[in-house]
Amino acid sequence: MARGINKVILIGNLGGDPETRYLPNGNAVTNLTLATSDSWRDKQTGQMQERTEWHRVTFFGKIAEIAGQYLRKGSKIYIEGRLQTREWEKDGVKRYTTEVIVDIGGTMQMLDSRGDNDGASRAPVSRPQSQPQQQPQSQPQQQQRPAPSVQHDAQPAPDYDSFDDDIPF
Amino acid sequence: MARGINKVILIGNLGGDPETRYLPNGNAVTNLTLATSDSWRDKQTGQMQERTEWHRVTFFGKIAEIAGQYLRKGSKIYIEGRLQTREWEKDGVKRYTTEVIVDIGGTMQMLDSRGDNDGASRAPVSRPQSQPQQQPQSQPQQQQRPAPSVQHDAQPAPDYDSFDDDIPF
Amino acid sequence: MARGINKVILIGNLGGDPETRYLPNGNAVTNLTLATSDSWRDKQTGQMQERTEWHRVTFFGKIAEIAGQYLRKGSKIYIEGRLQTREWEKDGVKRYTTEVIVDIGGTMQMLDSRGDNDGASRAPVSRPQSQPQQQPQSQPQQQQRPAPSVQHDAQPAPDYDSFDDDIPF
Amino acid sequence: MARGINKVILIGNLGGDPETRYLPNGNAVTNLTLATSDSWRDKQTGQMQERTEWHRVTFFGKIAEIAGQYLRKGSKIYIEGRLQTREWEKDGVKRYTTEVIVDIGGTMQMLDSRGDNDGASRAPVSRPQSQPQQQPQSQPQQQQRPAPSVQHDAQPAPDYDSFDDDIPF
DNA sequence: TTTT
DNA sequence: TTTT
Repeated sequence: MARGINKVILIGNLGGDPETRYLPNGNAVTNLTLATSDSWRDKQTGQMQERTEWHRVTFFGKIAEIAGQYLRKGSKIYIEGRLQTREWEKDGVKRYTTEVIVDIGGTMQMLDSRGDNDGASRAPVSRPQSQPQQQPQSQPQQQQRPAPSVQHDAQPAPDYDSFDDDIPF
Repeated sequence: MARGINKVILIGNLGGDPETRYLPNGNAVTNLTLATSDSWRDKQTGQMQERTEWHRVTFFGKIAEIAGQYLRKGSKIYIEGRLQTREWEKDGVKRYTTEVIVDIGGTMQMLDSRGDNDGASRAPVSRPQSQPQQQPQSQPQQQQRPAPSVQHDAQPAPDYDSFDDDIPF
Repeated sequence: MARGINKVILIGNLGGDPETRYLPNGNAVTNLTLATSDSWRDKQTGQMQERTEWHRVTFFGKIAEIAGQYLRKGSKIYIEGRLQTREWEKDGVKRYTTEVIVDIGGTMQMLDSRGDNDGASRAPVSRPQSQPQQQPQSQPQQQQRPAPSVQHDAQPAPDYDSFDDDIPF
Repeated sequence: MARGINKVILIGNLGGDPETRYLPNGNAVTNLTLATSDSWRDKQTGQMQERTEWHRVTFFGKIAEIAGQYLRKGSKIYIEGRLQTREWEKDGVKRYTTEVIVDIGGTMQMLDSRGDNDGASRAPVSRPQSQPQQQPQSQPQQQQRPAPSVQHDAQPAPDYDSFDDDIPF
């Protein structure tokens, strides 16, 4: 249940490869930065101006695994998520970081045509404990075809804090 | 022109009265904080949980004047804006603040029924320079009825019918 | 999985009481019409113009039950759904009706303050078969407090056609 | 001014080339159909199901010209518009057609990578009256580079920094 | 700091 | 009628 609406819709390109980690409970968390840019003609100088906005995006759960596996630096994606501001401390000073959370209830969709970004998905990051650590990197990829879209749902707040012993991004 | 989409949609309540200031060029800027909250039943304990998210919202231009004049602490509003992160420095340390910008291209709409929040709009903050500072507070308000909605862009209804002598599609 | 995005966001008022029916499988379907209106000043005449748009909204599943129970004529709601066009036939002529579908993956939120619309939820429409038809109207309502918001999720296409032996709306 | 919100967001592919016409007042109108599709696994049969939804989209004004010139059958686009239902009559029978209107206040953005769809924009449809009819089709195209994005509203970056001599919030 |  |  929600009192209010908190919705973010972005289309942009990844500033770098996504980074996937796993929570103690086995759930995946994927971080990436997304660029959206505006350009306009300056009224005074007549020059074209451009401003790029960088967004910190965090995926949770199944969608985090897919994001980590199929997205690469430069990938263009559509996401639908919600704003969340975390408080953290450094040198005794409180700081705040605002992220776009994409979990159950959010959406991600790849917008690159036919397997761009060299067409290859990456080997999934092995989960701690639940998978043997000598897992071969060269294992055959079971997913040959791109999985460009994920829509999942719901509410349960992901157990994020317990994971966040270091500062993401 | 935009490369990418950067859109935020919020429905929430103001945490305090909005604050309006004026730029040197006479344009208004209004700041406020907006609360959106989620509640859900914890799977483990069965207890209801609630989390409130606070959003910093900045209005520019005409919509900033309206926000400053008609909104109050507790007002429920719908806004549509874009994410923007500012960098600032304190004690030689860089910090970042993410805000939701509502300007031309954005939208604000009051959702309180019929002039709630004691029904009174507030006297507009006088602009520096451009208005005499002895402006009487008791001047008759020209806006008696709530102006619950502002949409910086669109409205003019296209003259579609006059064109439609045959059925498109 | 989706190829593409199909999203509708509306805030408006109900044109009449919602109508709830039950599918053979027991799932609820609630229909209502929602008005959104625009007004603008005509450039030529200087007169204010207004245009009201009426939207046909169909809820499925749990959210349909809540909509049927808590919404009334005049209720102001926020909905998030998707566009869907149905084909039907009358007198041998094909016709099309476009609706906004709100099911798993969509959202509804009541925007009336504190139990407006006389504050009373209505007795739920009895389900065919699954509940005795002499169900008393005066049964104690188990939901005393308004449930103004529902957010649910997912994909499975509702079995709509099998129900649609007459034309809704 | 709007009482209510009426917003549609679509990402899909054009089912055919767009068709542009000009109103008597010289304004462009462009029609196209856009496909969005969903697929899911049927719970009962385990088979993959797919449903394609076709949307009628109408652009007005400057954005209509750009849509007519740069889009082609198969183009993938993002649009933001509003729902509008028109009434029309055929053989004495009233019918209704629901369209997504994209005009001032709406947005269109091409999502194909770098000038796909054979990379060529089409010669603009000549306007009636306002342009000489012997206008050569073979005139050199002034737009060589794709214009993938149009946003009818927003851009001018507010002069925020010059104001920000103290830290808001 | 809001709201129900 | 699109796309993967």
